[in-house]
Amino acid sequence: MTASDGQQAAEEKVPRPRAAPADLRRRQPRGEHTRERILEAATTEFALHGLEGASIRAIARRAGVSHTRFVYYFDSKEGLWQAVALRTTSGLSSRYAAPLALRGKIDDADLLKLLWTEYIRFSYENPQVSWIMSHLARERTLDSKWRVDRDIKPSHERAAHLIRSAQRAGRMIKGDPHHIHYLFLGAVTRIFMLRGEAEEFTSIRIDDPAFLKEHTRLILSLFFREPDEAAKPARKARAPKG
Amino acid sequence: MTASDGQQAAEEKVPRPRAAPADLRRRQPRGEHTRERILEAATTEFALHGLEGASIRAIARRAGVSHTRFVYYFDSKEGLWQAVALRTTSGLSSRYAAPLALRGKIDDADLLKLLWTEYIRFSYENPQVSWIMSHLARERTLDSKWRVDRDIKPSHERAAHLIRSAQRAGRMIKGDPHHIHYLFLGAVTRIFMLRGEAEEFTSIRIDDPAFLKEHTRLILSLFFREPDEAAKPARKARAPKG
DNA sequence: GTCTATATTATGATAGAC
DNA sequence: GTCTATCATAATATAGAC
Repeated sequence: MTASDGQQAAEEKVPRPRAAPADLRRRQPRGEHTRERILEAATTEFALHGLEGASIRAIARRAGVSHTRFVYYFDSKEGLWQAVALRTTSGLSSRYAAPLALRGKIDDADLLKLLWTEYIRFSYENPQVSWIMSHLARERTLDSKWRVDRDIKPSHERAAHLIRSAQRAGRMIKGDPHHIHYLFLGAVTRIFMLRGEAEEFTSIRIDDPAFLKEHTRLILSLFFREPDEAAKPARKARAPKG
Repeated sequence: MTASDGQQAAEEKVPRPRAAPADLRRRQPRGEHTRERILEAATTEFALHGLEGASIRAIARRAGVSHTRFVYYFDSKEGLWQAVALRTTSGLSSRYAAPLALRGKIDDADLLKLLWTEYIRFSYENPQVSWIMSHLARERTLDSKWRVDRDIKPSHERAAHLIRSAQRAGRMIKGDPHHIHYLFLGAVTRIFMLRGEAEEFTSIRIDDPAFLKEHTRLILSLFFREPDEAAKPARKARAPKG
């Protein structure tokens, strides 16, 4: 998570190993600040090097604290990793809340467009997220299967369902919905994940706010095939229904 | 590289640290075999855990040799990584040779289609490649800039050039060519990189040979907009099947 | 060409002072 | 809540026997 974005609504409730009494915690807000700093630094390091590649010492150095400090807030490196993963996925989930509230009130295809637009924006604002998610997909094979599975799998199912709806409405390319979803995820995230290379090799400047707009347009145009686009004679005729 | 594929034409000429005399080497082909085994194991481990996450002990274990053996063939872990990266990229390059020989003889758009088809097949047959390439794009910031830059950057330029040609011919979606190329790379590779998750969460079976065909079809249909497709009246009005 | 020590450093985690 | 030792282990890498 960069400091530049404002998603913090659905913050995590990671099991605090040795939770201080509530009244004590209120008197010492500095702790929460440190905890947040560690979480921030850990997100960056984990994104860069994965669970195994990142070291808690490097995280501590980045956070500006002693390398033993994290034990107080997180049980272990594994606990820290889970907290980072949870913060990341719930950050995304909170972005989905507003569009999802419209479920049933608007077309499934339109809902999907909103959700995907949010996903693209989130990936744009949180460059580490794509890497975290990728590492997660591989390094999830640890002690438990925990909450991420409960988060990620349903989101895949929901996307597949909406894609199927959009296909039935003739507004989405044909193909297996899950398959299409992975194409989408890859198309969105690759350029963020390889940002350094992309900016070194090309004239693309991701910081440019115009980039997000164009990226969104391109992505949506890849997958959505709006009927009026194909035959746009007078801006009506969203016809080919028959 | 899996053992199942047959690309070995353009093998690497990695600086052999303590190269044995040629005649000696001829008498001891077992060495080359060991070297290949280490390279194979290293590719897998690096793909799984990245440069920093992978350990030479795990690589040696996988290759079935002593963990000090690699020093003989590669200077260090870094040297091994470079050899793996080089083998990977040159494996891909060798796939491009045949299509590139047709340059000038066929349309640029058709050439691009051939190259992209090769890329998809290569990613399919060499599941680790996508990860290696990704790690490479970030972890390249080490001692040198070496050959990968000389390999990857030109390939980006070539792709951009061909994309531009295809756009002029009206056969490719509009947008910045480099940008489109990254969308392509992501769309192709994501499902291979997250293969475990994909097969756990969905009914997609990547091993199924039909998958490669469908993946190729889907990807190409995303980016190429063939004129005859849009206006294909005789062909049964492939209506949006209500 | 391949192995068994072994040196050296880095890592995750703990104990305990303040 | 935060720090300074400190421990046990695992890492990369080297030396040298065969």
